[in-house]
Amino acid sequence: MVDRIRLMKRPAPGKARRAAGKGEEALAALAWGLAHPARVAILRLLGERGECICGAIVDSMPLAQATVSQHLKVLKESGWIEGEIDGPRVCYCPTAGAMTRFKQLLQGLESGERR
Amino acid sequence: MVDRIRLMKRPAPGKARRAAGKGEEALAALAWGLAHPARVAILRLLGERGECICGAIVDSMPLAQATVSQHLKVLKESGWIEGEIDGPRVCYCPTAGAMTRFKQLLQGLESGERR
DNA sequence: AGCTTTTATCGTACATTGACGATATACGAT
DNA sequence: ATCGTATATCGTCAATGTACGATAAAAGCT
Repeated sequence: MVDRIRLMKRPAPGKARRAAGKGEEALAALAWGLAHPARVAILRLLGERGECICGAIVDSMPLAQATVSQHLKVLKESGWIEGEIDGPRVCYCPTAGAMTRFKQLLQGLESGERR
Repeated sequence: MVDRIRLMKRPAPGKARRAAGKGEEALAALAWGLAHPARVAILRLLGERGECICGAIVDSMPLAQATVSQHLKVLKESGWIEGEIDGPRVCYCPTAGAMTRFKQLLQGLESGERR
Protein backbone atom coordinates (compact mmCIF):
# COMPACT_ATOMS: atom_id res chain seq x y z
CA MET A 1 0.00 0.00 0.00
CA VAL A 2 2.07 2.83 -1.29
CA ASP A 3 1.55 6.52 -0.96
CA ARG A 4 -0.32 6.91 -4.21
CA ILE A 5 1.13 10.39 -4.57
CA ARG A 6 3.71 10.56 -7.30
CA LEU A 7 6.02 7.65 -6.99
CA MET A 8 5.66 5.76 -10.16
CA LYS A 9 3.60 8.45 -11.75
CA ARG A 10 4.40 9.49 -15.24
CA PRO A 11 7.63 7.60 -15.75
CA ALA A 12 7.89 9.64 -18.95
CA PRO A 13 6.67 6.63 -20.90
CA GLY A 14 9.71 6.09 -23.00
CA LYS A 15 12.47 7.47 -20.84
CA ALA A 16 11.96 6.02 -17.40
CA ARG A 17 10.74 2.85 -18.97
CA ARG A 18 14.35 2.21 -19.81
CA ALA A 19 15.96 3.65 -16.74
CA ALA A 20 16.38 0.59 -14.56
CA GLY A 21 15.04 1.26 -11.09
CA LYS A 22 13.73 -1.45 -8.87
CA GLY A 23 13.98 -4.50 -11.04
CA GLU A 24 10.58 -3.97 -12.53
CA GLU A 25 12.31 -1.38 -14.65
CA ALA A 26 15.07 -3.71 -15.74
CA LEU A 27 12.65 -6.41 -16.80
CA ALA A 28 10.34 -3.95 -18.47
CA ALA A 29 13.23 -2.46 -20.40
CA LEU A 30 14.32 -5.81 -21.79
CA ALA A 31 10.74 -6.79 -22.55
CA TRP A 32 10.32 -3.51 -24.31
CA GLY A 33 13.08 -4.49 -26.70
CA LEU A 34 11.11 -7.57 -27.71
CA ALA A 35 7.80 -5.79 -27.89
CA HIS A 36 7.76 -5.40 -31.64
CA PRO A 37 7.62 -8.20 -34.20
CA ALA A 38 10.30 -6.60 -36.32
CA ARG A 39 12.70 -6.60 -33.41
CA VAL A 40 11.88 -10.19 -32.59
CA ALA A 41 12.57 -11.05 -36.21
CA ILE A 42 15.92 -9.29 -36.05
CA LEU A 43 16.87 -11.12 -32.87
CA ARG A 44 15.85 -14.42 -34.37
CA LEU A 45 17.97 -13.72 -37.40
CA LEU A 46 20.96 -12.88 -35.25
CA GLY A 47 20.30 -15.98 -33.18
CA GLU A 48 20.34 -18.14 -36.27
CA ARG A 49 23.38 -16.63 -37.91
CA GLY A 50 25.32 -15.66 -34.85
CA GLU A 51 26.08 -12.30 -36.32
CA CYS A 52 24.96 -10.26 -39.24
CA ILE A 53 25.86 -7.21 -41.25
CA CYS A 54 23.33 -4.45 -40.96
CA GLY A 55 22.63 -4.55 -44.67
CA ALA A 56 21.74 -8.22 -44.54
CA ILE A 57 19.24 -7.53 -41.81
CA VAL A 58 17.67 -4.78 -43.86
CA ASP A 59 17.45 -7.08 -46.87
CA SER A 60 15.69 -9.72 -44.83
CA MET A 61 12.90 -7.42 -43.80
CA PRO A 62 10.09 -5.62 -45.58
CA LEU A 63 10.99 -2.36 -43.90
CA ALA A 64 12.91 0.69 -45.00
CA GLN A 65 16.55 0.92 -44.07
CA ALA A 66 15.86 3.87 -41.79
CA THR A 67 13.21 1.95 -39.92
CA VAL A 68 15.39 -1.09 -39.44
CA SER A 69 18.16 1.16 -38.20
CA GLN A 70 15.79 2.55 -35.62
CA HIS A 71 14.83 -0.91 -34.43
CA LEU A 72 18.49 -1.83 -34.19
CA LYS A 73 19.00 1.21 -32.04
CA VAL A 74 16.22 0.15 -29.69
CA LEU A 75 17.66 -3.35 -29.47
CA LYS A 76 21.07 -1.90 -28.75
CA GLU A 77 19.78 0.48 -26.09
CA SER A 78 17.73 -2.19 -24.39
CA GLY A 79 20.79 -4.41 -24.22
CA TRP A 80 19.84 -7.16 -26.63
CA ILE A 81 22.46 -6.63 -29.28
CA GLU A 82 25.85 -5.10 -29.89
CA GLY A 83 27.22 -3.60 -33.04
CA GLU A 84 30.82 -3.72 -34.10
CA ILE A 85 32.06 -1.35 -36.73
CA ASP A 86 33.77 -3.19 -39.52
CA GLY A 87 35.05 -0.80 -42.10
CA PRO A 88 32.13 0.90 -43.78
CA ARG A 89 29.63 -1.55 -42.36
CA VAL A 90 28.42 -2.66 -38.95
CA CYS A 91 28.23 -6.21 -37.73
CA TYR A 92 25.55 -6.92 -35.17
CA CYS A 93 25.39 -9.83 -32.79
CA PRO A 94 23.31 -10.78 -29.76
CA THR A 95 24.67 -9.49 -26.46
CA ALA A 96 26.17 -12.40 -24.55
CA GLY A 97 24.24 -12.60 -21.30
CA ALA A 98 21.11 -10.80 -22.39
CA MET A 99 18.81 -13.77 -22.75
CA THR A 100 20.09 -15.34 -19.58
CA ARG A 101 19.59 -12.17 -17.64
CA PHE A 102 16.12 -11.78 -19.06
CA LYS A 103 15.18 -15.29 -17.99
CA GLN A 104 16.56 -14.66 -14.53
CA LEU A 105 14.43 -11.57 -14.19
CA LEU A 106 11.46 -13.58 -15.39
CA GLN A 107 12.08 -16.10 -12.64
CA GLY A 108 11.37 -13.37 -10.14
CA LEU A 109 7.84 -13.22 -11.43
CA GLU A 110 7.08 -16.89 -11.10
CA SER A 111 6.42 -17.09 -7.39
CA GLY A 112 8.33 -15.00 -4.87
CA GLU A 113 10.76 -12.24 -5.56
CA ARG A 114 13.76 -14.45 -4.91
CA ARG A 115 16.65 -13.05 -6.83
CA MET B 1 15.59 -11.37 -48.74
CA VAL B 2 11.97 -10.46 -48.71
CA ASP B 3 10.07 -8.36 -51.17
CA ARG B 4 10.47 -5.14 -49.19
CA ILE B 5 7.13 -3.96 -50.51
CA ARG B 6 4.47 -3.99 -47.85
CA LEU B 7 4.62 -7.19 -45.92
CA MET B 8 5.33 -6.18 -42.41
CA LYS B 9 4.84 -2.54 -43.13
CA ARG B 10 2.82 -0.50 -40.71
CA PRO B 11 1.51 -3.23 -38.44
CA ALA B 12 -0.66 -0.48 -36.97
CA PRO B 13 1.69 -0.23 -34.00
CA GLY B 14 -0.72 -1.32 -31.34
CA LYS B 15 -3.22 -3.44 -33.17
CA ALA B 16 -1.27 -5.86 -35.30
CA ARG B 17 1.35 -5.95 -32.64
CA ARG B 18 -1.06 -8.11 -30.74
CA ALA B 19 -2.52 -10.04 -33.61
CA ALA B 20 -0.37 -13.16 -33.58
CA GLY B 21 0.98 -13.83 -37.02
CA LYS B 22 4.17 -15.69 -37.61
CA GLY B 23 5.44 -16.34 -34.14
CA GLU B 24 7.28 -13.07 -33.98
CA GLU B 25 3.89 -11.59 -33.32
CA ALA B 26 3.10 -13.98 -30.52
CA LEU B 27 6.35 -13.32 -28.73
CA ALA B 28 6.14 -9.60 -29.31
CA ALA B 29 2.61 -9.54 -27.92
CA LEU B 30 3.60 -11.25 -24.69
CA ALA B 31 6.71 -9.12 -24.36
CA TRP B 32 4.54 -6.11 -24.89
CA GLY B 33 2.57 -7.01 -21.83
CA LEU B 34 5.74 -6.88 -19.75
CA ALA B 35 7.04 -3.73 -21.34
CA HIS B 36 5.95 -1.41 -18.58
CA PRO B 37 7.23 -1.41 -14.98
CA ALA B 38 3.74 -1.04 -13.58
CA ARG B 39 2.63 -4.18 -15.36
CA VAL B 40 5.67 -6.07 -14.20
CA ALA B 41 4.87 -4.96 -10.68
CA ILE B 42 1.33 -6.20 -11.04
CA LEU B 43 2.51 -9.56 -12.34
CA ARG B 44 4.98 -9.87 -9.52
CA LEU B 45 2.27 -9.14 -7.00
CA LEU B 46 0.03 -11.77 -8.53
CA GLY B 47 2.94 -14.17 -8.60
CA GLU B 48 3.54 -13.66 -4.92
CA ARG B 49 -0.05 -13.84 -3.79
CA GLY B 50 -1.37 -16.25 -6.35
CA GLU B 51 -4.39 -14.11 -6.88
CA CYS B 52 -5.52 -10.66 -5.96
CA ILE B 53 -8.57 -8.46 -5.85
CA CYS B 54 -8.36 -5.53 -8.18
CA GLY B 55 -8.64 -3.06 -5.33
CA ALA B 56 -5.64 -4.58 -3.58
CA ILE B 57 -3.61 -4.13 -6.70
CA VAL B 58 -4.64 -0.52 -6.96
CA ASP B 59 -3.73 0.05 -3.32
CA SER B 60 -0.29 -1.42 -3.86
CA MET B 61 0.57 1.04 -6.59
CA PRO B 62 1.10 4.76 -6.81
CA LEU B 63 -1.23 5.02 -9.75
CA ALA B 64 -4.83 6.06 -10.16
CA GLN B 65 -7.47 3.36 -10.25
CA ALA B 66 -8.27 4.13 -13.86
CA THR B 67 -4.64 3.75 -14.86
CA VAL B 68 -4.24 0.45 -13.06
CA SER B 69 -7.40 -0.77 -14.71
CA GLN B 70 -5.90 0.06 -18.08
CA HIS B 71 -2.76 -1.88 -17.28
CA LEU B 72 -4.85 -4.82 -16.14
CA LYS B 73 -6.64 -4.70 -19.45
CA VAL B 74 -3.36 -4.83 -21.33
CA LEU B 75 -2.18 -7.76 -19.23
CA LYS B 76 -5.45 -9.53 -19.87
CA GLU B 77 -5.36 -8.90 -23.60
CA SER B 78 -1.77 -9.99 -23.91
CA GLY B 79 -2.61 -13.22 -22.13
CA TRP B 80 -0.75 -12.79 -18.88
CA ILE B 81 -3.64 -12.66 -16.46
CA GLU B 82 -7.25 -13.63 -16.07
CA GLY B 83 -9.95 -11.92 -14.10
CA GLU B 84 -12.77 -13.69 -12.40
CA ILE B 85 -15.80 -11.71 -11.36
CA ASP B 86 -16.57 -12.24 -7.72
CA GLY B 87 -19.61 -10.29 -6.70
CA PRO B 88 -18.90 -6.61 -6.95
CA ARG B 89 -15.18 -7.16 -7.29
CA VAL B 90 -12.81 -8.88 -9.66
CA CYS B 91 -10.16 -11.35 -8.69
CA TYR B 92 -7.10 -11.49 -10.91
CA CYS B 93 -4.61 -14.28 -11.21
CA PRO B 94 -1.77 -15.17 -13.58
CA THR B 95 -2.82 -17.17 -16.62
CA ALA B 96 -1.67 -20.73 -16.18
CA GLY B 97 0.64 -21.47 -19.09
CA ALA B 98 1.57 -17.91 -19.92
CA MET B 99 5.07 -17.87 -18.48
CA THR B 100 5.83 -21.31 -19.85
CA ARG B 101 4.66 -20.34 -23.28
CA PHE B 102 6.67 -17.16 -23.14
CA LYS B 103 9.81 -19.04 -22.26
CA GLN B 104 9.19 -21.50 -25.05
CA LEU B 105 8.90 -18.68 -27.53
CA LEU B 106 12.09 -17.21 -26.12
CA GLN B 107 13.86 -20.51 -26.79
CA GLY B 108 13.19 -19.96 -30.46
CA LEU B 109 15.44 -16.95 -30.33
CA GLU B 110 18.41 -18.64 -28.73
CA SER B 111 19.88 -20.40 -31.71
CA GLY B 112 17.74 -21.86 -34.47
CA GLU B 113 14.04 -21.53 -34.90
CA ARG B 114 13.40 -24.96 -33.48
CA ARG B 115 9.93 -24.97 -31.98
C1' DA C 1 39.87 14.63 -55.04
C1' DG C 2 35.72 12.33 -56.30
C1' DC C 3 32.58 8.52 -56.34
C1' DT C 4 30.22 4.53 -54.31
C1' DT C 5 28.68 1.89 -50.63
C1' DT C 6 26.94 1.40 -45.99
C1' DT C 7 24.75 2.99 -41.95
C1' DA C 8 22.97 6.53 -38.88
C1' DT C 9 20.32 10.56 -38.10
C1' DC C 10 16.99 14.33 -39.21
C1' DG C 11 12.48 15.87 -39.98
C1' DT C 12 7.84 14.70 -40.55
C1' DA C 13 3.29 12.44 -40.16
C1' DC C 14 0.06 9.76 -37.80
C1' DA C 15 -1.45 6.39 -34.37
C1' DT C 16 -0.88 4.71 -29.84
C1' DT C 17 0.47 4.80 -24.99
C1' DG C 18 0.03 6.22 -20.46
C1' DA C 19 -1.82 9.18 -17.20
C1' DC C 20 -5.76 11.39 -15.10
C1' DG C 21 -10.59 12.80 -13.49
C1' DA C 22 -15.21 11.96 -14.27
C1' DT C 23 -18.72 8.96 -15.22
C1' DA C 24 -21.09 4.61 -16.06
C1' DT C 25 -21.95 -0.02 -14.62
C1' DA C 26 -22.54 -4.02 -11.55
C1' DC C 27 -23.53 -5.92 -7.24
C1' DG C 28 -24.63 -6.15 -2.28
C1' DA C 29 -26.53 -4.08 1.65
C1' DT C 30 -29.95 -1.13 4.08
C1' DA D 1 -35.95 1.47 -4.25
C1' DT D 2 -31.66 3.63 -2.71
C1' DC D 3 -27.12 3.97 -1.29
C1' DG D 4 -22.35 2.57 -1.22
C1' DT D 5 -18.55 -0.02 -2.88
C1' DA D 6 -15.73 -1.92 -6.65
C1' DT D 7 -14.36 -1.77 -11.61
C1' DA D 8 -14.50 -0.54 -16.10
C1' DT D 9 -14.85 2.80 -19.59
C1' DC D 10 -14.95 7.54 -21.64
C1' DG D 11 -12.72 11.69 -22.95
C1' DT D 12 -8.63 14.28 -22.97
C1' DC D 13 -3.78 15.66 -23.09
C1' DA D 14 1.15 15.34 -23.58
C1' DA D 15 4.62 12.34 -25.02
C1' DT D 16 6.28 8.39 -27.55
C1' DG D 17 6.60 4.88 -31.20
C1' DT D 18 6.80 3.59 -35.91
C1' DA D 19 7.31 4.44 -40.52
C1' DC D 20 9.19 6.93 -44.33
C1' DG D 21 12.26 9.76 -47.51
C1' DA D 22 16.10 12.67 -47.52
C1' DT D 23 20.36 13.74 -45.97
C1' DA D 24 24.67 13.33 -43.37
C1' DA D 25 28.69 10.71 -42.03
C1' DA D 26 32.30 7.14 -42.50
C1' DA D 27 35.18 4.21 -45.18
C1' DG D 28 37.10 2.21 -49.17
C1' DC D 29 38.05 2.38 -54.20
C1' DT D 30 39.52 4.64 -58.69
